[in-house]
Amino acid sequence: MANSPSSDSMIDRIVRVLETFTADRSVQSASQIGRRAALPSSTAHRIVDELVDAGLLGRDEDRRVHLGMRLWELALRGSTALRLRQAALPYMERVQTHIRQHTQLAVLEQDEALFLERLSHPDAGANITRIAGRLPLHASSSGLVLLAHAPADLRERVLAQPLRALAPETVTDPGRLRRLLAGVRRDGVAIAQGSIESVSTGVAVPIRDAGEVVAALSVVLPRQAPHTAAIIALREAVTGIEATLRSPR
Amino acid sequence: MANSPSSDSMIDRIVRVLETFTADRSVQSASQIGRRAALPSSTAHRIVDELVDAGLLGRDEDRRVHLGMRLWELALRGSTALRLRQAALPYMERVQTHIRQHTQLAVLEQDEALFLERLSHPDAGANITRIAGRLPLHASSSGLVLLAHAPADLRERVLAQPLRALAPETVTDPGRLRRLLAGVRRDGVAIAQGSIESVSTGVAVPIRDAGEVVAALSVVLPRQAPHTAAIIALREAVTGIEATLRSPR
DNA sequence: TCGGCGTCTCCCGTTCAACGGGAATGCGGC
DNA sequence: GCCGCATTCCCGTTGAACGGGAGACGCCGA
Repeated sequence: MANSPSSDSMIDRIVRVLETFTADRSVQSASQIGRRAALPSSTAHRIVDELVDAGLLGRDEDRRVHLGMRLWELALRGSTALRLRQAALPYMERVQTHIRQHTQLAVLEQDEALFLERLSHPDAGANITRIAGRLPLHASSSGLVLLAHAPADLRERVLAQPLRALAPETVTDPGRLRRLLAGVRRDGVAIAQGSIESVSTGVAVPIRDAGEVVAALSVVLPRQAPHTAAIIALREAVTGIEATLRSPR
Repeated sequence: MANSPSSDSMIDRIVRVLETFTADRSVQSASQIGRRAALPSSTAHRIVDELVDAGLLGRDEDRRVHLGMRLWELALRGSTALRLRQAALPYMERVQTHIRQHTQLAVLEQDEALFLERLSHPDAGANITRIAGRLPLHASSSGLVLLAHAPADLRERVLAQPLRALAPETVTDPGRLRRLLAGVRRDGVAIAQGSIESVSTGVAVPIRDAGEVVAALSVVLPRQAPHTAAIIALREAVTGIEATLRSPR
């Protein structure tokens, strides 16, 4: 789990420190951070102190450390992620009222699908996806949409790597995937049955900005549920989102 | 506008670079960043390059620079801001359906109100608040709630500073504010008429986690609209949010 | 065609702040 | 008391950050 300190600029170290924070490890001691980020103890304490002084990290009364609001603020204001999310949110809510399941917004980031937003209906079941979480491109409907419209070199690079199966039915054969992706481009929709969990199906469509596919909008349905209503709701939402992206605000 | 390079660690410089990105300046050249962050040109280019390599910044085809998805990801996963927002979002949506205006979630950050979330009904008018935006504590209903329940030393520090008036009716007299804040603590609600814009009124209530006030939930109404429905809707939402925060997930 | 402007890259000698090993202190818990 | 862990302090070393400056490149208007 410990990162090998392959390179070592100040910035790499800061990133390694930030990477030690996850949903289940949101509060840690400076020493823990140091161990997980592969930093010598005294160095880790110094860097953590500096980050706390800058407001990027916060400190509890018991000296334990957590991500700071200021980091959140700096990362969001002026980010394209926020712009996209703001455009999408109202339409995602509308999807949510029709399809009472999970609705998600994902973008391509470092050869994976990064989830920007998730709305979950109270009645819907569990769902792996988390905001700021990732999934492999080949194993989620959102990922398939993003991969299908990605530059060819990226697509080939991903397909050349060994593809992990998240569930028994995950498609990991490059040839079959290539045919799947062609279908996604043709139909404008990706349907992934049991790719992540056997019991559920993902349905995803692309969102375009100035012609380019910039994100994927998806819903997760129970395995046996029909797809047509979902596809219609997603297409309608995309129309609205794309109109919002085009207009100044 | 240019920041004085008061201190100058690597981290300060990075923060200064990130600070140059705002909603209206989301894409800039490396030279622009350097000027705005008060960095020598060659230094600015080097730092920007490093940040791009680390994925914290992204680069367009035309070499202009924007905030990276990876920064967004690192800032959010494991952040308490996300946890709070996730707990609040469904209840904010419910408020939104009753009070068809703006609904906002804010926290205290560095003696200002930092807005974590905003939902806006299509029919509602313009609104200053932006996600990842700030407002002074004394001049918004959310700010008054946060200030009223803040530690006494912070409250006194804020009241001792010269208080800016955002609108003609903004209350800037420390004595009057102190009395206002006592009323907020007593009533459990803050009402700010024309503090930001003459035409609107803010109504805000506190959100508690383990007894501590951690955030404020607010709506912005047209000046003449009645407050009672808003207060009821906000109180109901807070109940739900606090229950969510208490339960594991 | 030319000149000017802004951006970016490259080079290189200087320097000083980051670095981290190690020892010491403090703090529970068994 | 004793151990394990987190944190703090000290200090001599060193190499990487620093930034001034020169020059290349591209764009635009004259």
